[in-house]
Amino acid sequence: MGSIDTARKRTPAFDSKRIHLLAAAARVFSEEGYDKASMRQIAGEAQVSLAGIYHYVAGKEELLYWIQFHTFESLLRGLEKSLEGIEDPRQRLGAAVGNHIRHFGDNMQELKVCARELETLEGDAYEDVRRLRRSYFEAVHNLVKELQPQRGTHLGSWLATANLFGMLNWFYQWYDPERSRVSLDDLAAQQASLFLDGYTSCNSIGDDRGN
Amino acid sequence: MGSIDTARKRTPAFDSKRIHLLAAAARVFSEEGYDKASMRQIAGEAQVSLAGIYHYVAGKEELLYWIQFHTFESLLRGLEKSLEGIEDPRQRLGAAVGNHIRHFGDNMQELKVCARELETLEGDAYEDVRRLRRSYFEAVHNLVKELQPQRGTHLGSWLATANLFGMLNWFYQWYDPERSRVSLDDLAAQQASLFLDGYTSCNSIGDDRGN
DNA sequence: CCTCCGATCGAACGTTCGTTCGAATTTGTT
DNA sequence: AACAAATTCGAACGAACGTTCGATCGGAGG
Repeated sequence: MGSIDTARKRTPAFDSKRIHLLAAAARVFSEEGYDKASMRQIAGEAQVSLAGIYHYVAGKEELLYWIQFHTFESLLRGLEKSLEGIEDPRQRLGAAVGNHIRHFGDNMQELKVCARELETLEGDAYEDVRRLRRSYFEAVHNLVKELQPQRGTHLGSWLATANLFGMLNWFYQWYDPERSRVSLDDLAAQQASLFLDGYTSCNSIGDDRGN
Repeated sequence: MGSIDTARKRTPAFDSKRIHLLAAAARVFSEEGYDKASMRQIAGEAQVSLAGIYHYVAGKEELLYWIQFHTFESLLRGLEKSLEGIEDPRQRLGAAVGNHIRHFGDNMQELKVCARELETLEGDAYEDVRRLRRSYFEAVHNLVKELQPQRGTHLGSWLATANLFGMLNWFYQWYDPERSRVSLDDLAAQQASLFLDGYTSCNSIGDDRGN
């Protein structure tokens, strides 16, 4: 179904080294951008020869494909888990934001690559990731709809969700884990509060600068 | 002062053709991304030979530099004009959002290039644009501070401003002028309302899908 | 008419890119 | 120990990149 062959060599050692390679590629992609990043840089980061990369993936595009595929799958799985047992619509949306920010903290480079290179892949690989991405968007969109089950219009909730993703996907542009004195949980709570109630009635945090 | 020579040839015809070239470059950059875009594509888009480009700019980096410089300067000038005569802090912030979105509508490719290629330039050219960008951010940040002159903390207003820019800078990812049945003014009003009062009490728009 | 100078371009340069290939090396199994 | 398969890598390929250079064009001033 997918555009890229997924079931080939299947020893645990092979998979493990491929994951290691994908992590190295994510670091280089997030630092340089996909187009500027070179396979030679990735080989250096992964401590493998240039030609050695092609034993684990078919090419540069497939590196990006797997990074994005795994990341969006993990976001979706985490979202479902985060919503378990929570009924209140406001808390459910807060859990979704918390899940996204937690993933960001654990896989910063991968999330950055997903946000920045949304339109980089082409053909079937693009459609594959796009399907996953749409599922994630729709899942969050449904949570937004639940906030105003009767009053809200479809367009209104759709626009609000798009802007929520704007906040989430722009995160990597200003968040610096080295400098921030605010925990990711607090930042997620602030973002959820800003989206739900606006800045005017938004709970603020301590007084240290984040950046 | 700037890193790039600005006062050279100065006939009106020369300046006009350079502006035409910069517009063509912005179209190609916004479509392909800076790194993937080639000088040959830009030459084709501008209807000039490849070598002809170098009569108007020193190289590829300078194309991006001028695009970003002019765009941020225009954003800043427009912001000052938009605030004239407006006293109410909420209306002032709404005017700032409106100014940004209006600029987006008038110079879609340039705004996209500014949002996407924020970390592309290097050295003095990067610092030049960064200064302008900081000025724009601080101007909006001050408007946000005015919303809660006594209660808000510096960090709280800074984080809110960063998230506001997330909404604004992510705009190009989902807004499609061909499909949208909502005017840019309405979208700007919705974004300002979302930031000020949150989704719960956010005024919604009509019922047509934007995308 | 001739001269000069900005404007324009075809052709080429050196570099870097993603990818390939065949040989060498390591690993796992009898 | 001996063989097969998996893994690794140096070297090279063709293509595309940004940039340069010298020649040509075209209009304004003497």
